[in-house]
Amino acid sequence: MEIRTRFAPSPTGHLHIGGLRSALFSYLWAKHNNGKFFLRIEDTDRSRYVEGAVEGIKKSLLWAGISWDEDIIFQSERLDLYQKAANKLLEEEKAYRCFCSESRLERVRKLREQNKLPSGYDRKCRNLTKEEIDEHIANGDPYVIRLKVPLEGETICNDLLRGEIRFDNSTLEDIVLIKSDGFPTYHMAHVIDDNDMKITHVTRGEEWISSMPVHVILFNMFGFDLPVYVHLPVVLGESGKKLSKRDGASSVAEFIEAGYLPEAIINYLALLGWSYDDQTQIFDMKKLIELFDISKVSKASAVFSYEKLDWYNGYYIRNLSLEKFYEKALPYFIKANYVNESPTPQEEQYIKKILPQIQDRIFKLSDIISYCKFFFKSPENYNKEDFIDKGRDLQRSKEILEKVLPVLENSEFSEKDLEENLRIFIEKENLKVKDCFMPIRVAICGSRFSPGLFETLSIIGKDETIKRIKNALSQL
RNA sequence: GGCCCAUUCGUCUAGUGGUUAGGACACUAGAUUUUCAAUCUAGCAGCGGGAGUUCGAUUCUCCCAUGGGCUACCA
Repeated sequence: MEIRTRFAPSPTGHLHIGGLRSALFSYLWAKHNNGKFFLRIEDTDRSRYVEGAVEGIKKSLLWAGISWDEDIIFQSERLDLYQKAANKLLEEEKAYRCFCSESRLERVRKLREQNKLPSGYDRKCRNLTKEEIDEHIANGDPYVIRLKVPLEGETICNDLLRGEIRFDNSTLEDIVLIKSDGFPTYHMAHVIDDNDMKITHVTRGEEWISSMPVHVILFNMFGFDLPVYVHLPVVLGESGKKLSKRDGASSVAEFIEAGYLPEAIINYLALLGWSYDDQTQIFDMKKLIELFDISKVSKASAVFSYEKLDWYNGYYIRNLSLEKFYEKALPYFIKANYVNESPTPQEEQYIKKILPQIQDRIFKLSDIISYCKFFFKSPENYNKEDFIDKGRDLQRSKEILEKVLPVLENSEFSEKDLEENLRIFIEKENLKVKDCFMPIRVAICGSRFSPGLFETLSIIGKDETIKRIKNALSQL
């Protein structure tokens, strides 16, 4: 049997990183089995619809390397399908029209809450007479269609990860199938669509576990084969609540913007709630497809670790070829205004000299902006303390910088040449290496941290180096 | 309140009726070193609690605790 899975977001905003993980797991399971993966847009709540959300979701998925088979399905284009199915249930008396107003529903809810009864609808319309129904319809009263859930017995559900889950039917509700605007609710659309699309594995967030019994009841009423349900654990923030903006980036778009590589995100997400063995940490998409097993997904929700993601991202940045790194990094140089939209060949060469120096020092591409500043702009204000170390005060640093100037002026500024000259200087002056290099570093970079000194000086060049040291001297 | 789900180092996880409970991130120390990184080495750290089953439970059962979800004409 062909394995068919789907990702079914509602277009209410950006794709959440947890959503991407759900999509990934579904996608991997389908592809692992040479099956198909679909994208279905659950746009049945017109009030929450966000313009452009569908485009954003598509973009994020594609960026991550997740593509779908066949055309995207929009639920809003299939209303007749749901309506027909609902009418069938109506005819068979497995569902009923409910004419209760929203205000009455609210009153009922409040009352039941006060009396500490299980909340929910009181089933007022469940047993309306034919005459009453006809009268309401004749009056043009709006109505929803509700499911007549069995009042007794139990519904046994199965979740691939958790096994059997039993629900007492008396705790179930007559959920709404079709809203008064004619749109289906999630419950209805899920059953009709996943059956229609021949979905074999329904993957969704674990918040759906509680409504699984009514879904099972619906599948049975329609005589459809039950899919395998896989309720995926939630991605949490440090607080233990679902990951949100409060925790940091939470939408895929934000991660893209911050300069995370798709390889890192995919690798990290795959291992958030799933593992192949007790050793392997590095997986690319191909490997994941080969090895992924959905039955080994963890049951417990997982806390999202930005730190570990950063480690993965650093790892994948370090593994980039110069060409690839340049391609990915360029937008950040542009964004920081270090170069223009279309860099000259000279600028490209300059950036390509910088990149290897920062490659194992940054965690995300947006770090480029702050990390590379001194390659393009002379430090403006120095922090005098940066020139001071144990055994070397400001005055001493100044002396050393003054003395090293002629050495630099007579250097060719290749890395090799700089190193030779500076080492000779150190020996001649009987200096500690650090006491010579640190003041230069701070004068050039405006910071105590930088890439290798010779590499940095060589990239910046003689004129600029001299200029910056003189400028520093004038400020000290 | 009702119903449901979950629980191994700080975090993500592996694992078994008898293991020195394994790995990764983070952290600490060391090596390297011109700083910061990267890299390498070492170290720290865990089975939520209580009963029961058993010769023996982290592992099986029950109870509790804690965390989470649902309880909409939202998904």
